[in-house]
Amino acid sequence: MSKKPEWPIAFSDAWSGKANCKDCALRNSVLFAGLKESDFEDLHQPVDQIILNPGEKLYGEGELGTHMFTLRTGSVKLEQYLSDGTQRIVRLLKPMDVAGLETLLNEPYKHNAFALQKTEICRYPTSAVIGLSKRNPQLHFNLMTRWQSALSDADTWIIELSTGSAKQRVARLLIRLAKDAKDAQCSLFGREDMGAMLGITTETASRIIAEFKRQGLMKEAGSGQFICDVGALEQLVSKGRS
Amino acid sequence: MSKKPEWPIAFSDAWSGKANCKDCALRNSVLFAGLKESDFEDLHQPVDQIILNPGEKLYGEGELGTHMFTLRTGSVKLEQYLSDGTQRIVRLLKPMDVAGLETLLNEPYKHNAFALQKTEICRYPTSAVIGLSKRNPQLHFNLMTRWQSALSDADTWIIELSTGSAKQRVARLLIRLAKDAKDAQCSLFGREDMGAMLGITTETASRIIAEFKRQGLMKEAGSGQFICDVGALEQLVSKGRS
DNA sequence: GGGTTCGATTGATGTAGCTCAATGTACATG
DNA sequence: CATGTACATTGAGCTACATCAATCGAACCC
Repeated sequence: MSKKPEWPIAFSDAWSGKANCKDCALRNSVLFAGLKESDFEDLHQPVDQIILNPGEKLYGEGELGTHMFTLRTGSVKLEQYLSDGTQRIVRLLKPMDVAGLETLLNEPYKHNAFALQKTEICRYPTSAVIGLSKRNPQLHFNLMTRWQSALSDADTWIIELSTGSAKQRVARLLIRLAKDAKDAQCSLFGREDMGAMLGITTETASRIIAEFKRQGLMKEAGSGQFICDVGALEQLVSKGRS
Repeated sequence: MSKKPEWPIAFSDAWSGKANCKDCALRNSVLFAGLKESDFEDLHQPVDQIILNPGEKLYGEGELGTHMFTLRTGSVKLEQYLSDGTQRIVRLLKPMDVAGLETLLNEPYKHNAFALQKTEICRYPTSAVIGLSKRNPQLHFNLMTRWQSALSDADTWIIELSTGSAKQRVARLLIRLAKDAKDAQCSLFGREDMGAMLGITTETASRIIAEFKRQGLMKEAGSGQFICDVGALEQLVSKGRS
């Protein structure tokens, strides 16, 4: 995937003094790609690293936030509530994704953000990004790219995870997860979260997953990991119209 | 809604030579808000006005576009296809909304865009916007605002129009339409489009609309216009949990 | 060990919404 | 006027999914 074998200049070891920052996701992140080391002088001072355990909250809907986030590992769900109390997960953040773009506009966070797994996150002040962007047209472009990417994810969520039969939706979710991971190996969510992602009940989610397992479309691979038969799942998805 | 009683300096009559441009939606548009008349010298030369009739295409998914659009009147649907041929409408553009932001990133259009009604649209080259933005930080901010707004619309689409029973979804769609229009008077779509928006079949959409009419939740107001009882509809929506 | 808790699974039943199909209605065309 | 076309409406039957509820399993604690 990585077309560039090496990065010209990136975060130095000075970066917040942590050794693992050499491998920090930010380094490859679209958000800060193409910036020079000197550009970071404003930024790398106030960067924190956060580690969230499954179920812990990153931020809440309506909070006036002053920080943006980039995921290094793990995953985070963004959920929104409806006036009648029902909720729905509207997006899933994976490593490299950015959260909190809305703070650039001085708007409160639009979602409740919770970690689904053990998740490492870099946190940096929005003001620093704004400052950086004043002198770096490149960062403007990168920001727009992130926004477009979020928008594209949202569209995908609508057509893939909110359309068709429950079985198709579950299959599309598994395909999506398997394709992100290597070896088609992915870790699953609780059935409740799965239901909230797909707009179905937890029972239906459970039944379908159980059925997939029986049919051999997915196999347990220890410690909550699963290996999915992407080919068979794709066939199942398209079987909606046949 | 409009806090500003008058606009300091805006598009002059010179604007593309068309009289009605004095009332052009662009003038109030968030995209170009706060820019000075002189800022437009790059822009107002190449602006076109397009008028689309219902069903006519604005642009197609995958096309490499060089233009962006702002709706002045009418409405436009953005639809996307799934690999198995099923399609879904993922957003609805109303006056003031901007389409084609993706061209700023040199990406092809992400949707098929069709007019749903008679629709007036201003079209301007993406290159002009990029040029303008080089000298106007304000425009950067405005662009981000438009992106955030699209994202927010997408989220709303997921939770309001892709969640809950078919009846709730139709009701939420009507509420949304009625709230945008004055007097809660709005024009309806074909049942097929309605189904594609809500992820339900045309028959179900038809049955529910017919039922709403019988129950007096909406009344015909001539020439395809309807008046909706927003209060009753909202009650119906929240009755999901009672 | 026995008990508790939390989530996954499974069962039984009702129903909402899909499917297939017919009919009705408005508008254009000869 | 008759005819065609496109779309809305309505019906009948069937399936998928929600709902309510029980059971099961693993992790944890005393």
